[in-house]
This record gives sequence, structure tokens and C-alpha cells, in this order.
Amino acid sequence: MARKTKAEAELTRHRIVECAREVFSKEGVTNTSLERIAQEAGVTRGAVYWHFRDKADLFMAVRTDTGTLLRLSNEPGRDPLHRLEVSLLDAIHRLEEEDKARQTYEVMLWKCEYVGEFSSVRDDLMTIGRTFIEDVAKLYSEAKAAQLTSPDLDPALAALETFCLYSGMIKIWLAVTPESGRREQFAGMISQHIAGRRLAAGRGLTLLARPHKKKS
Amino acid sequence: MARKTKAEAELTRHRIVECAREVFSKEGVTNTSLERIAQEAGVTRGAVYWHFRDKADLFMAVRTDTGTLLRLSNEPGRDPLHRLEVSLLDAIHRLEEEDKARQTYEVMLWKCEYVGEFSSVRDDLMTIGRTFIEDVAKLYSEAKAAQLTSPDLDPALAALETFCLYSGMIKIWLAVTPESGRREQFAGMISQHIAGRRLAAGRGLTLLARPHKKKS
DNA sequence: AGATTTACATTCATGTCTGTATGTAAATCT
DNA sequence: AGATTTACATACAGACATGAATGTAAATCT
Repeated sequence: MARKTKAEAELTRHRIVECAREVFSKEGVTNTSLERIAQEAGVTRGAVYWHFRDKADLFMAVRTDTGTLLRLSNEPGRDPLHRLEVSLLDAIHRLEEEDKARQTYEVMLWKCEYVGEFSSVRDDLMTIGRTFIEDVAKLYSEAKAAQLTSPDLDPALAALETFCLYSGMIKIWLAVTPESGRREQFAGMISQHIAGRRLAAGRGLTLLARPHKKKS
Repeated sequence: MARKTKAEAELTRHRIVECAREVFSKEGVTNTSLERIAQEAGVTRGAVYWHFRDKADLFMAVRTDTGTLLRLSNEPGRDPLHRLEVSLLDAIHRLEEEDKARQTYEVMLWKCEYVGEFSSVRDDLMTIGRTFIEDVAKLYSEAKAAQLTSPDLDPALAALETFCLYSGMIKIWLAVTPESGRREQFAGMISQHIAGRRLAAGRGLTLLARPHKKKS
């Protein structure tokens, strides 16, 4: 076949990654043959094997192409707890709005077996997780320094808790039927989680409304 | 081959389930052939197909045989928040001690693709999840009635939060290397999570141990 | 402009898994 | 005790999937 220019080749590669994501999210990683992906992308397996060593390599490309779901806003001025809350809300919002993100996370959390060559992908995910925890721990430290939280708060532990909550939340969100006020429930849960970090005065309340009540 | 007595047949069935669990947890569900499981169990595929319709059916048997990891203690007398905390701690304790539980959950959370026939297993998991949420919500309601929590606490939302935390926790626990004080960290996290539910007076304190030192 | 490399397509060799059909001897039923 | 069912083992057919080997025409390099 006629050789393509570099730009065209890059386009082909990207098409393969996109189709891989889509087919993976429908059929699961193991049940998807490279032939099927190639078909969908309008190429042959030769092209796939040219761009990627094997299926695990391609899957890693899918995940890299999507990037991370959670983007911690770090405007240094604003309330760190508020920033965290907004970031978490943004994550589930992106799951709703961006097919790419939803498909990729569906595959990673429900339709992939982390075995053999795929163990490396899991390691990759855990590395991202550690970064998450570090970043969130910093936010909690800031919040603690600004006396927004209890002075007893352990930022590292709190970050681990938030990470576990986040991980479980995304996975469950993807498994729950879209009806039935899913959005409100999860948003409420996030707000509640953050509110729980605040000093007693703010317990159980969102950022929008403050109580006049004092702790007993 | 000589026909077996009913008791023997049940034993064969159980052996198949156990071997399936073990092989699944090593190789992942999709990469495991029924032939391999049969071998491990000292039978042929014929036996497997006799006892189970297909691989998904066998997998469901594995999961049923293991039961649920979390067992909510419901002694009606004691502090509901304490009961919840103990139950959660017990769950990770069982992951450490019981090979069966650990293997099954490793398979369910990291080594299975919920696609096709396996969607039903996912539905099963979500049903268990809903039960979890209902039960925990009841506990929170009790706690609220006993004025152990803020009067603003929404039991259903709180239960959802605990469920997400629990789900993420188990999954991450299984992915983290056993070294490095994993146990203490996760135990601390659980205690902190429950402590966060308590009224201001109890903030930051666990039921089991008071904080060791103060941080500036 | 010629040499080389690239970006694939095509072909092949091999292995593996599934589901079903059929066989069979002993346990269980009547 | 004879009929029937059970609990498997064996055998078969069809379908795919993988990875490597090879071909090739145009893009890129020198």
C-alpha cells in the first residue's frame, strides 16, 4: 500500500486508539481482537501491529490519550476545600459529558483484567493514585493551616480517605443506571464529604449556606 | 466412568469451584479456560459442563460460595457507629486472613470483565451494594436518633458515602503492596471516617485509640 | 536522483477455546 | 431386579486469535 506521510500516519494511529477505546468499552478488553479494532478503524492488523507492540500497549495508549479524570484546580488564593470539592464535582460532570472519559474509565474499572502484560497498566493507575493522594494531602494541609479544618486532621489519612471515596464513587457511578437522580445524589455526597472536613461550625452544610449555630 | 454418589458429586462440584477461584485469581477470568480448571480439579471439561452452564455460571458460583465480605454486626444495644466501624475493620481483616475472600475479591475487582454473560454478575454485585447501603443507612438513622451524629446528617447520603469509600478501599487495598503499614493506614482511615460522623466533641478521635500525639 | 526507510497490507502457521454430542458404568428408583 | 437416571469422560467440529514473515509503493533522506 501507498506509504502515508508522517501526519497521516499519526492520524491513523489516533484513529486506532479511538476505535480501540470504543470497542473495548463495548466488548471488554480480552474479548476484543485486534482484527476487530483494525476493521473499525478501516485498516488491517498490520497497521495495528506497526503502531503498537500488542494489545496491552494499545490499551496503555488509550489510557494515556484520555489522561486523568480528576483535575485539581490550584488557584492558590481560594479555599482549598472548595477547590477540592469543585474538582471532584467536575470529575463526575466529565463522566457525564465526555464520551471519551466515560468509555475509558468504564474499560479501566469494569472491563479489563489486570493480569500478565496488563499488570503494568494497573501499576500505572496506582502511580496516578499516589499522585492524587499527595496532591489532595497538600490541599488538606493548606486547609488545616488556614484553620478550616479540625487541628487534629491528619492530611495524609484524609487524602487516603478521599481517594478511596473517589475511586469507589467513579466505579459505582458507572454501574448505576442514569435515572433516579444519580447526579444529585453523588453531588450531594461529595459536598457532604467535604463539609465533613470543616470545623464544627460548618458540619452538614454546603459552602453556599452557613449556619449561625455554634457547637454545643 | 463410574458414577459417583450424590455426596461425592457435591464434593466434585465444590472442588471445581475452589479451583476456579484459585486459577481465576492467578490468570484472570477470561484468560482461564475451563480445561485448565478441570485439570486443576482432577476432572475433565465434561464434569465442569455437567455442573455449570458456562464460565459465567461457574464464576457466579465462586462468588456465591464466598458470600459477602462485610458482615454488619447488629447487636441492637451497642453504639451503631461503633458497630459499623468494627464491621469495616473486620472486612479488611478478613482480606488479610482468609485466602478465599481475598482471592474472590481480587477476581471480582481486578480480574474480571463484566461484559456479555458477566453483566449479570455485575448486577448481582450492585444488588449486594444496595443492600449494603440500606443496612448502613439504618445504622446511621439509629445513630442520629441516639444523637450520636449531627442532626443535619442525611442517613442515605452518608450510607452512599460509606459504600463508595468501602468499595474503593477494598479495591485499593488489594492493589497496594502489603508492606509499608498498609494495615495501620487503612484502619486509621476507617476510624477517621466514622469519627467524622460523630458530633463535634468526638471529632478526630477514634473509638479504639486516642490520637498519639498532637501536630502543630 | 538514487538509496533507504516507512507505513502499512497480505499471508501463513499454529494454537486454543467453546459447545455439543455421544458413551458408559454405577447409583438410585420402583 | 430391572429400568432409569446420574455423573461424569471422550471425541468432534468450528471458530478465532496471535505473531511473525513477507511484500510493496510512496515518502523521506543524502
